[in-house]
Amino acid sequence: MEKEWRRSMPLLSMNIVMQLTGLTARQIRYYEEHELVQPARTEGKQRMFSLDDIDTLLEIKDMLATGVNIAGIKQIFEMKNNPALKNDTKQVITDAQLRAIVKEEMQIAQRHQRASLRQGDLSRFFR
Amino acid sequence: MEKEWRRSMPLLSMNIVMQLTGLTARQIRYYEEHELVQPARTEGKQRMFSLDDIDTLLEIKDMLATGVNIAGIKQIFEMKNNPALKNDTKQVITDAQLRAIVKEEMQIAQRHQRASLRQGDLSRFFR
DNA sequence: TAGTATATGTCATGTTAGCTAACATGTCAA
DNA sequence: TTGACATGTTAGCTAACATGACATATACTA
Repeated sequence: MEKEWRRSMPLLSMNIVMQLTGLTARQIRYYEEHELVQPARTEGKQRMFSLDDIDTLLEIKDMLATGVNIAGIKQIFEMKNNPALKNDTKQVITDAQLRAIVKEEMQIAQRHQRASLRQGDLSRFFR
Repeated sequence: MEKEWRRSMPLLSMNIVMQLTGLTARQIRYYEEHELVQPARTEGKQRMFSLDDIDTLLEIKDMLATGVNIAGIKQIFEMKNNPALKNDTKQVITDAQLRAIVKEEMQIAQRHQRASLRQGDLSRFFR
């Protein structure tokens, strides 16, 4: 689509980007250093930013203001690009272990809290 | 499913959870304070953890070790629960503005870099 | 009922992330 | 060729994050 490549075209100089984002050059370089943005470069090594870069920078600014740190932002960006990476809560406890734990705990429970368990009252565990 | 409610049943005391996760009580309470875990409570206000809670705690431990801070972890957890929240890069620059910027920049480019543009050589902008 | 475990709250602390300042050097449009 | 603008680098500041440590009170267990 036409709009797409427009947004990804590196047109903007540091100068302008600073104004558009309210960030200092040093900050922007810092974010690049930590691989949160990858602006293009001219032959003379000067950064040229796309509009997508601007959006990214504003997102960074936003999340930092929220209290998320660079490492967190990086993680989040990775998740956005690869939603599969949603690292579904690795189960550190196997089902076998689980059965054992449950069994054991239930026994302890029976030994100690016979009354309340007999009543079938587990509601106290929830709120 | 049977396994499911087993994993979400609050069976484990602080004591055990500390051993299972290698976290201190202080740490676990801190994470709860910041709403990263919500263990159940007994009538007497004592925390009772489910196996799901354990997984969560281990995830937290993991991400902290990676350098992600609490705020970041919170964000990430929210994204997992509501993938729609994937906050698709809000476009701060409208298409109208975009057209204007592109137009202007292109004019400047033509004025200044007539030669290279005539050659249709934009490759220097990419790496 | 005694004794251990947990709760909550407050004060204290080290570490370090994110940033600013400053420099010398290099780029680039006119 | 010149002056404004960018570059990478170094050094240092500051605020806050994540824990530790302690005190007191309440909850469980035997």
